[in-house]
Amino acid sequence: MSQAGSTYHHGDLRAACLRAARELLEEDGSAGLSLRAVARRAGVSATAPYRHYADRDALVSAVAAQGYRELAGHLLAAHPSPTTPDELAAVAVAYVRFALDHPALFRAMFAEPCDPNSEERVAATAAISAYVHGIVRGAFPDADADALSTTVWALVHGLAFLHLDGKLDASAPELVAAQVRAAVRALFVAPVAAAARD
Amino acid sequence: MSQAGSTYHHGDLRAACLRAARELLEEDGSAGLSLRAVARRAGVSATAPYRHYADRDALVSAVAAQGYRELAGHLLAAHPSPTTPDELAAVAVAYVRFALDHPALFRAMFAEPCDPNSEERVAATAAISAYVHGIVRGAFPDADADALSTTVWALVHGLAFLHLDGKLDASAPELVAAQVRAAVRALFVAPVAAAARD
DNA sequence: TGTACATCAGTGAACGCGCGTTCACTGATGTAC
DNA sequence: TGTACATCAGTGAACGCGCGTTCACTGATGTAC
Repeated sequence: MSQAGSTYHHGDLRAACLRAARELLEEDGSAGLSLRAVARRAGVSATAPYRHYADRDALVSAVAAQGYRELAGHLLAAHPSPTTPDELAAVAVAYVRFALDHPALFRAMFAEPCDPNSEERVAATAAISAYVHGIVRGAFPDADADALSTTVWALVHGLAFLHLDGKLDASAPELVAAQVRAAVRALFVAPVAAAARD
Repeated sequence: MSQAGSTYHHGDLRAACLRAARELLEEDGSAGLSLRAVARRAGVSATAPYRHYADRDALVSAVAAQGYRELAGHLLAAHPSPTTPDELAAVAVAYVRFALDHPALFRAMFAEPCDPNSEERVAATAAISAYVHGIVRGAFPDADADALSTTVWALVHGLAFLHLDGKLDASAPELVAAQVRAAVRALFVAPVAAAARD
């Protein structure tokens, strides 16, 4: 076997760095995410990570890409192919939940224009985007799926950030979930239409 | 008069620091916003800003607060008291426009939980929030204004960030505006309702 | 109006820090014969 | 099965950097008499 318990050859430093980066991100926010800190936490010299990542940006991109894949997993787990507004709301709740459970990671995923250098990151972003579009297209084949899915995504994304940034009360998970469900339903039922006609 | 053109006593270093911070933010992003850089740009020794700001955070908070006030001004300019969906959409477009015109400032305003230490910042945040709620309440007195305004805000905020982060095409202003208008209208007309009933 | 003095808003040297990155290196691994 | 050697994944010293912040200071301002 190639990965023994030896300390000199780490075995899988690439993965260990990723894990360390995730932990640092959740503990100290993005400010704490430095290559040196990652190396320290992985129990390795400051320069060892350079064997696996070209530079700091490469590490951050890898973390972000992993975040996208995890997010996609959570959405899928919430409902594999939602068709009703309620099912879609469940996926939306999972999205916001993910943001609140991993605030720094979520920020890292979306902060700063995704550098086009990282293929992995671009691919992961595109996957999420396609996934969201796919859901809406499947649920509402007659509607203008692209425009609609953008609207849904923006609504949910906005809810995620406003809760994350303390602009909306995120103290209780059930509170957040209710808020998200209400907002998504509003998009499909438009309870406002009546009032607007006054 | 107290503020002459003298170089030793700057005159209004507090405001000059704020201005310098804004410029640095727009040029280099939040990474470039350091107290030393601000001092340098204001043409003053590295420690002079400490006369006016307790520490770096205080400066950042002041910048964010100023951003909130400017944003409020832009929204008001777009329409002082929108009542129709179209008027509301115009305000939404102004919101997203502001984010795209001042990306780093907008990020600074919303990134990281607003520290409750800065009264100025808290007040500015509360003002925006109240303003949004007020608009919706005025426009739709019968609806559940709080819930609805949250939904509207989240939608617009999400659109702002997705454009900012390159997830949505922000290459042409008119494109963005159209997207925002469509999304806001969807919230009030619910073009999807029909499809959802299939 | 003129002077003494307190206050205020700057200066500049210095501190310690953690960072990203380079470099020449060395120990472990695995492969060819 | 045993050995020679290329490759690979680490080490650790060193670089230069900009940062936030402190400190004792000094020059300008404005006020009291």
